[in-house]
Amino acid sequence: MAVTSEEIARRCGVSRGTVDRALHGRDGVSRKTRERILQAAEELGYRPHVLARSLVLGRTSTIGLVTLDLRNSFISELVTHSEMHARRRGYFTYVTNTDNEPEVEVDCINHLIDRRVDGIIVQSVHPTKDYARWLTGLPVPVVAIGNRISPNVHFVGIDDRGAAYEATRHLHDRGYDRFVIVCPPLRHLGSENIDAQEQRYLGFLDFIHSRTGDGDEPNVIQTKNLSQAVDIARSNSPARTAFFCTSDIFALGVLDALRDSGLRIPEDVGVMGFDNIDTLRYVRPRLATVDQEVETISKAAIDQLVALINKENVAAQCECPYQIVPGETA
Amino acid sequence: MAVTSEEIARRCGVSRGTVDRALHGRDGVSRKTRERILQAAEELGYRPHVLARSLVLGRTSTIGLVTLDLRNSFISELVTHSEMHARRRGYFTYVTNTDNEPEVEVDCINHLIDRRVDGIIVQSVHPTKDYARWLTGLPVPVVAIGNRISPNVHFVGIDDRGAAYEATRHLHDRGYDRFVIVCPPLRHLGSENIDAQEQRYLGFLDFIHSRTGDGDEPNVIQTKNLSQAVDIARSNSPARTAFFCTSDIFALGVLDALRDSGLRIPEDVGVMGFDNIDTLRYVRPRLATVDQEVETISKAAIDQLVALINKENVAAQCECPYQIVPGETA
DNA sequence: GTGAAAGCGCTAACAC
DNA sequence: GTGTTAGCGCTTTCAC
Repeated sequence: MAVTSEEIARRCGVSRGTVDRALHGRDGVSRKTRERILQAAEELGYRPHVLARSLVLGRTSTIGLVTLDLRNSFISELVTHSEMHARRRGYFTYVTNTDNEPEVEVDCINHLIDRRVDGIIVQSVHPTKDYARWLTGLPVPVVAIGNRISPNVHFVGIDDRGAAYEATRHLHDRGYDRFVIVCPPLRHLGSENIDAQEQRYLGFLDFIHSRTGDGDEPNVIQTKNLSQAVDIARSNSPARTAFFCTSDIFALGVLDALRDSGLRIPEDVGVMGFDNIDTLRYVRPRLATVDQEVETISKAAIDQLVALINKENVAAQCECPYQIVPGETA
Repeated sequence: MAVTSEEIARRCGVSRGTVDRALHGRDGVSRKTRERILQAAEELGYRPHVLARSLVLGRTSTIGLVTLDLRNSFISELVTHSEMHARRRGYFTYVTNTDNEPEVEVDCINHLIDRRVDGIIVQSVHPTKDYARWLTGLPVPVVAIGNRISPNVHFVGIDDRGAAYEATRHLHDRGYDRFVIVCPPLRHLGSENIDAQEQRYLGFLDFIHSRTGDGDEPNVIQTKNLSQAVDIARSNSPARTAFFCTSDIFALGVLDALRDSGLRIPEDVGVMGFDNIDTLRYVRPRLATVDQEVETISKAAIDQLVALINKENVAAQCECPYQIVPGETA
């Protein structure tokens, strides 16, 4: 079995209390015994029993990370940076994966609470209002990233709406004269919290309306029907159509659909993504996109959560910078 | 504070022992009191204190996963499937990330041990012999994936050498007559355990030697110098050169280097990757590669680890199937 | 300076 | 059937 503080105490002929003081550098122990104890601990390869300590301290120095899908490279980058930064702040992270399932999300959070994490960062897909109440009722602080959950739940991310507005304007500046948005089914249609997606939709609309006046029906392609892109672009020819996609993944799908259409990119058709995922490095033509500073977001989320854990006051919402990244597709 | 079993006991006018029995469906409780207890637990929203339970049971029903780099999509798929399967087997997973740093790897494993995981799956980059001894000396079972560590450490993966042999043969069958391997610095040069990479190198060599006799110096491009690919291919023209890359990532780099070279793929130059990462879905021309059945590997690793945790006998090495995937590049 | 003792919340062995 | 008790390994308070 593993070495306990008890054993060190026995070996040094002192009590466990003294061992504890020595190990934690608290005073109330003579220089000599302290050194004897530290040496014994070293020799025996003592490692404190974290579970036992947590049981008495009521904290674990761990943070739970609830993600939608690690296979999305934007998310895995987020996780990687979060973990690195958490380590720096003295926290160990537990990463979990919900696979975009609201029930699994609740499951993961419960698991993390059961493991007594000190705080949770969640990328939520959970749609209901009650959910926000449940979250704020948890015994540990929660920070949402990506999707806003409610004004009461702390959030770190970007101004998705503003970014989408600027992205669409970028397309306009590039001389496209018809705009189509490619996005998943939105909240009123679906069962998931896809607030970020929705904000991007609204930002797109903002720009469209700023040009043509209110009330225009926007051109929308659902992500299930990417092949429509070709017909839509053709029907507009010789004018130029631009597709604003609310995620790089969708944009890659659109590029794929256009590939054998005979339509030229960016001459006939423009395409813009969102997120600037790592995969784009390997895709040609280079996709225009919106970069979220994943490192900044990760760091901000961890810092905010740690502050909450320490019961410091922090702003409820934290918006990080983003950047329009022109490419060969727009 | 959270509800304890003590509180349920008080509320039901019984002892904690009885509550425990009822909660765990063990007998020694009358039907009536059991129901009363379960109901109270339900009403109070009782959740057992996992840490306290683990402290006494000596197990946590958790598995630690030590990965090299979540941003590699092969790895994130591995993690995703492992987590799903572990959940099915009743285990919670802790995912950690070493960023390819041997010291961080040790750090992660120590953290997991401290958290009292019941077993560890590790994708190792640690090179030294002592390391295997350290691993096998840990208080919990360890299963290596991807890189073999030593014959004493359980392993799940594929026959990298055989797969590389077949991949090279595939290139040969496609009519290429000069073969170049693209790989990272190998063990004798480097400080990391990249056994899988090395096996692939050997498999490549096996094929080369089987054709031309022993002792030929193989053509090697280090992953730092991918741009050499163009010169090498040109110098061989009009004969046809094929690049066998020990990872899809490298292959994508080669494609990139070749892109503006004027060399035609696959007519003048062939390229083959390894791993069949998800990213390939979005890359054109479609990369020929070797598919590792990531789901099979994940499942096998979890099953093997769980078996070890339960002290069942299992084979030390488990080789999963792989498949040559022809593409537009070879 | 150091030791003794209580307690974190749970489980398990043994009484009754 | 049910209660009591000891103990997992640690921290902390209070004596001495």
